[in-house]
Formats: sequence, C-alpha cells, structure tokens
Amino acid sequence: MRFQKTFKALSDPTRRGILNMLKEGPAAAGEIGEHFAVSGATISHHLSILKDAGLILDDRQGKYIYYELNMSVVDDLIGWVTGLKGEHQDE
Amino acid sequence: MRFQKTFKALSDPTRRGILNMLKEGPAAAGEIGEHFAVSGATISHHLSILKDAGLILDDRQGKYIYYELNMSVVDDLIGWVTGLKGEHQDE
DNA sequence: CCTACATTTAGATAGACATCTAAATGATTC
DNA sequence: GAATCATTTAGATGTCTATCTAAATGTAGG
Repeated sequence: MRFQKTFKALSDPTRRGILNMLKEGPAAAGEIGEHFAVSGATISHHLSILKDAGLILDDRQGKYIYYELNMSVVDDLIGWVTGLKGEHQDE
Repeated sequence: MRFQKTFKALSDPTRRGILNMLKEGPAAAGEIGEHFAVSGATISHHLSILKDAGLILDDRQGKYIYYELNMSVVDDLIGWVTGLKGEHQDE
C-alpha cells in the first residue's frame, strides 16, 4: 500500500496543523511545539510519524532540528487525490 | 476541524480501495464487497464512515443501495492538499 | 404475508494510537 | 567535562477502530 503511511499521518489534526505551519517555512521542533497544547514528547512522536510518511524532512543544525515540508511527497499525494477525479489509471 | 472526518476516512486502505472502485461509477454495497476480503458488515461500516465524511453519496434503488463518489468533497480535499504548496491562505 | 435477498445494526474483541511523565541522547558553552 | 538546552525514547494508560458473528431492518415477488 503505497499511501498507507501518508494518509495515516494526515488523519491526525495536530499533524495536519504541523504541516500547515511548515508551509511558511522550516521550523525547529520546539518552535513547532509552542503552537500546540501537547507535550514536547508528543510533538516529537508526531514529527516521527510525518517523517516516516515522507511528508517532512529534518535537518539538524547544532542544537536544533529543523523540519520542512517534503514537496515531492506532497505532489504524490496531490496525484492520488486528483486521480479520484476520473482519469482511469488504476490505483 | 473541517477535514477531520475526511482524512480519518482516507486513513484506511479498504476505504481508499472503495473510493478507487467508485471512480469507475456507482456500485451497490454487495458489488463493492466482492472486491474486498472482509464481511458485508465490515463493508457497510466502511461505507457509513465514507458517507459521514461526505466522500460518497448513496441512492437506494429498490433492493440495492448504490454508492458514488461525491466530487464536490473530493474537490475540497484537492484544495486542502494543494494548499500545502505555498499559497499562504491559512487553514 | 411469507420467503428470499440486500444491507445495516448490535455487541464483542483484539490491536492500534495519542497522550503523558520520566529518563536518555545529542550538542553547545563555559 | 559539567551544566544546560533541544529533542527523542521508554513505558504506561485510556480511548478508538477494524473486524467478526448474529440479529434486525428494508424491499421485492410469488
């Protein structure tokens, strides 16, 4: 199942919030955490799921780890969803 | 959360399979069930989740209930996913 | 109206998941 | 290298979810 992890990752509102945040550009884990009412450990958990799904990339810079959207996977996702609109290429 | 039910619905592979099937056109619950290795009750459960998410519409015709993709919600979904690519309209 | 067929609802169960606190790892600076 | 800050990992817990079988509902035809 090529998109299982992707859609699972998107099924949580905090994770979608994180992706929306990252539209504005890369951000460190701590900065991301400030925007949500959950513990840092929980944010870290969400980031690992988004990363495992390929939706985000990480880039350590000293103390901080910056996360950013992975546009190529976002494009794959757009492809899948758009595919629901008729053009009959299977799966 | 405007898209919570939508993404939750998409997070299951059987439900995505159903949506892919319905690209070809409307189908009755029984016909849908034939394509997946789960009980009819389980298919019914998945259909109710897809329906609650607005992704499919139902249309009873005598004994049968035909399901079809709801393109307007598919379009909303495309809008959300495409929105990840930059154009900064929030959420 | 009784039988047969299509689908849903009810109730139960096993596995998955979001969350927390506490502890561990990684990296900088003095 | 000890102290400090950023982040992750471990372990526990309550809730959610996909699935099943059995029973109920809806619909058509004899």
